[in-house]
This record gives sequence, structure tokens and C-alpha cells, in this order.
Amino acid sequence: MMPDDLHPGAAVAARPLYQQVHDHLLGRIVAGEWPPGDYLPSEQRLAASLGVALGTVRRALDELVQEGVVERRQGRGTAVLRHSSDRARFRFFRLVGPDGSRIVPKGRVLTARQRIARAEEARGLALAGGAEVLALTRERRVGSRVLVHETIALPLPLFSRLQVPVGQDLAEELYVLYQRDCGVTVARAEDRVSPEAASIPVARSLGVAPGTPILRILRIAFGLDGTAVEHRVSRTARLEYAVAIE
Amino acid sequence: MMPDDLHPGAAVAARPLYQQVHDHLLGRIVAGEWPPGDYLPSEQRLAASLGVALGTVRRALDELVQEGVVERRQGRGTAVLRHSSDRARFRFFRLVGPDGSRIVPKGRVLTARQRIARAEEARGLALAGGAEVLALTRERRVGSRVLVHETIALPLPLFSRLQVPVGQDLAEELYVLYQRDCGVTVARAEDRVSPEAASIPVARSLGVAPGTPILRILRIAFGLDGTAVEHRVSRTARLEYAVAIE
DNA sequence: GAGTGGTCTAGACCACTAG
DNA sequence: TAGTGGTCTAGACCACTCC
Repeated sequence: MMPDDLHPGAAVAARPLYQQVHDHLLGRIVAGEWPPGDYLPSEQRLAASLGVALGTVRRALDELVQEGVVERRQGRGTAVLRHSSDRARFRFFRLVGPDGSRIVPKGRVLTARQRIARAEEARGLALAGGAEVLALTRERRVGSRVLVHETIALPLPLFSRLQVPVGQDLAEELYVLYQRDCGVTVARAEDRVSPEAASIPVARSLGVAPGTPILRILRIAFGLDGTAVEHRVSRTARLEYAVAIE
Repeated sequence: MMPDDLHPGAAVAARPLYQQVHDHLLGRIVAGEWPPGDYLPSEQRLAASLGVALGTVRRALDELVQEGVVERRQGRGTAVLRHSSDRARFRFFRLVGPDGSRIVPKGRVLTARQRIARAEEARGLALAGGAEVLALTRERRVGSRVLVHETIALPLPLFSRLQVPVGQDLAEELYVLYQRDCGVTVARAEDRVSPEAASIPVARSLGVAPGTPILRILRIAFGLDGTAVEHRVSRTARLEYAVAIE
């Protein structure tokens, strides 16, 4: 139930009511009260149970929609977003072909093992030195051609229940598995793109000559509560990184 | 004044009222009725003059704020955004140092001349073949070190009044000059980042060995009305391209 | 037909800015 | 003090979904 200081009358609310409602609902979603795919109570019910006006709940939900946490469906209700593979790809996959076409390479995990986080990974994930991670290497192909090579580090306690089939094409995007197996929802990410000369193993994997200029994309992904949940380095020689600045 | 079909009673509005109000206001802004820096009439006045409720005007203005067209100032009013150099940098300048620090290199235009658009430029700007552009080459430095080399193409009819001092550091970002001299407001941009081996002239400019892997960033920038207004290729060896995916 | 979100209205009070 | 945007409320009608 809503704490009393959520009501407009009580004291001077430091934060606007609709933001408090937003935080309150997000907290309950993160806590798992409504798992991905579930419907929240209707706006009317939420407003009544929280003791606020309909418009205030709507504004809070507007923000959750904006943040990609929930989705409205007219006539049905408001549902917590499940990361479908399509949606994850559309939102987080930024690589396109040289002609601008959206490329959708199949992902295949090559190796998965536990190890101590490297210094860069520990820094990116805000882990203590010596912390363990689940390390994946992955390739994304179109046909037999490897277009992207990835090294992914996931903090172990969070991802101990992850089930990744090794050596076969994945039907789902990884973010879908994170959510399904581990309850981890990727809400936000920060990418850094830099140029690099292909090392010998990377060149072999991507099918280019060693020393070829390639893109190195470092991604740190964050969960709903703002903690870093994934450290990913992607390398590609033939694709481009595309961004729209709105 | 507002056309009659803006009123909710008239016919069945295909588009929601607040979107019609949004388009109507954007149209008047693009037409120059309120130049950058000017204040719009108050929300009350707009609502009264357009014959809609306050909340409807507010929602339309919300969208214009979201799109970066106007800015609200409590107690003062709603102003059309002027591209300040700081704001333009923050929004459109995506390069950071290897340590993630935000780098703010001084820009200096090296050459400015009219020429026929190259094929790639004509395509990016949606110009007819043989159309003329104003072509700028620019360097961005920190101290004496060149960090970014840029080639910029601007459609000539639109930019004939552009005043760019050549050979000296620019106090303002180019987007500020576009707006001030030519009435062109950059509202949106699309970037494409690809890897490249530094050519001999680029390598000389950036102070690296020829063949060094560098980033090539192609930007197409769009005006308020959605037309392409700038074709820009930036090259950098030492900076990284940073993006937050929200 | 019942219930949901989407839109629109009307009016209140507050916080901030400026003269 | 007057005017502005920021927040919050209350209630209406519509479009859509599902039974």
C-alpha cells in the first residue's frame, strides 16, 4: 500500500506526486510483483488504491512507457514489457550493412565459462577486484560469414541460472534469456565505439586480414534498478554502427 | 488563426487534437512567426486563441519540448530554442576521450568553397545530380593536436548567406551559425560509424601513420521540417564515439 | 455489454519570475 | 503583485478488446 507521504496534503512533497507514483510502481515491478508479460491493475484501480487522481497515475505510467518498462494496449490494459527478441533487436542492435540495410545475423555462443573478471570488466561492472563473471564468446553470422565477434562478461551471482546452449544458433536474443532465466531486465545501455586493428584471432574469426581496421564496440548494459549487468565487447569489420539523434 | 477542423466538434478528427495543435504551432515556428529566442504566447492565451483546453495546449507543447524545439521556463514562458554552442555540443557532439572524458576541441574551418555535390553527398542530401553545395573542411583541435578532421557539404540555396571565418578558431558551433545566418535549425541527425584506414592526407592531418585504423562518422542532419540540411564526414583516430541507449 | 486505455475539458492551487 | 508554467484533481466521452 501507498505510504502516507504520497498524499499531496501531507507535508510538502519534495518530489512531485506522479514521480513518487512512478518510483513506487517501478519498485513493485522490479520486486517481481508483476512479472514480465503480466498486466498491471487498471489505471482506475491503481488511482483508487493509491489515493491519487487518474491523471497522476497516467502521467506515472507515461514515464514507465517512455522508459520501455511497460506497454499500453488500448482496451486490454498495461503490461510489463517482456523482452521479445524482435523488440530487443530493434532497440539495442545498432549495426547495419554498408548500404544502411538492417542486418539480423544469427547469434551462436561459442564458449561459456566462469572466470575472474578482467580489470576492464570489473571496472565497467562496478565489481570488486577478483569477482567472478560468466564469460561468453559469441559470433553473429549471416549464412556462413561471421559478421560480429563478441566477448560478454556477466556478474556471476546474478547470472548463475543462465541457460545458454553452446555451439548452436540461438533462437532468442541474449537479453530475452537474461530476463527469462535470471529475472534481469536490460533497461538501458551505454555504447562506446572505437577503431582497432584486427588482432590475429579476431581477424581469423571475422575472415579478414590481420591489421584490418575494425570497429570495437564496448557496451555496458544496466538493469531496471540502475546496476550494471553486462559488459560486452563487439567487433565487426563489415558492419556500421548507426544512431539517430533526436 | 486556427482552421475550423481543429475544433473537436467538427467532423471526426483523424489525428488527435493535441497533435494538430503541435503541428500548427511547429508550422508557425518554422515559418518564423517566433524566431529562436522569442517567447510564445502563454499557454492560456494559446488555448483561448485556438479554442482548445489548456491541457491540450500543454500536451502539444510537451511534444515540442521533447523534440527540442521549445523550452519552458517557469514563471517566464515558453521560448523557441536558440542553438547555444553549449547545447549544440551537448546534444550533437558524441566524441569522448579514451577514458570517457568529454572532449571539447576548438573548431577551425580550413577551406570553404562552392562545388558540385559528390554522388554520396547528393544522395545523402536528397539533391539532384549536379546540384551545388557549400563545402567546408574543418579541424577540431585540443592545443596543437588535431583530433577530428571534417568534410561538410551544405545545400547551396539554403546556405548562401552563411558567414564562416576561415583559418581561425570558431567561437561558436557551426549549428549556431546555421541558425543565425541562414535560419536553418538542426532538429535531428543520423550518424553512421565505420572503420577506415587513414589515407595519406587524413593521416597527415591527424598526426598518425597512414593506414592507422580510424573512425569515419557520416552524419546527415535534418531541419525542423525534416529536410536534409547537412552532410558531414568526421574522421578521428584518438576519440571514441559514445551513445546512451535509453 | 463491461472494462480498458486514449483524449479532452475545466478548474484549482502552487512555485517561480519579473517589475 | 500579476503573470507564467508545474502539478493535481474530477469527470466526460470515445475507441478498442474481449466475452
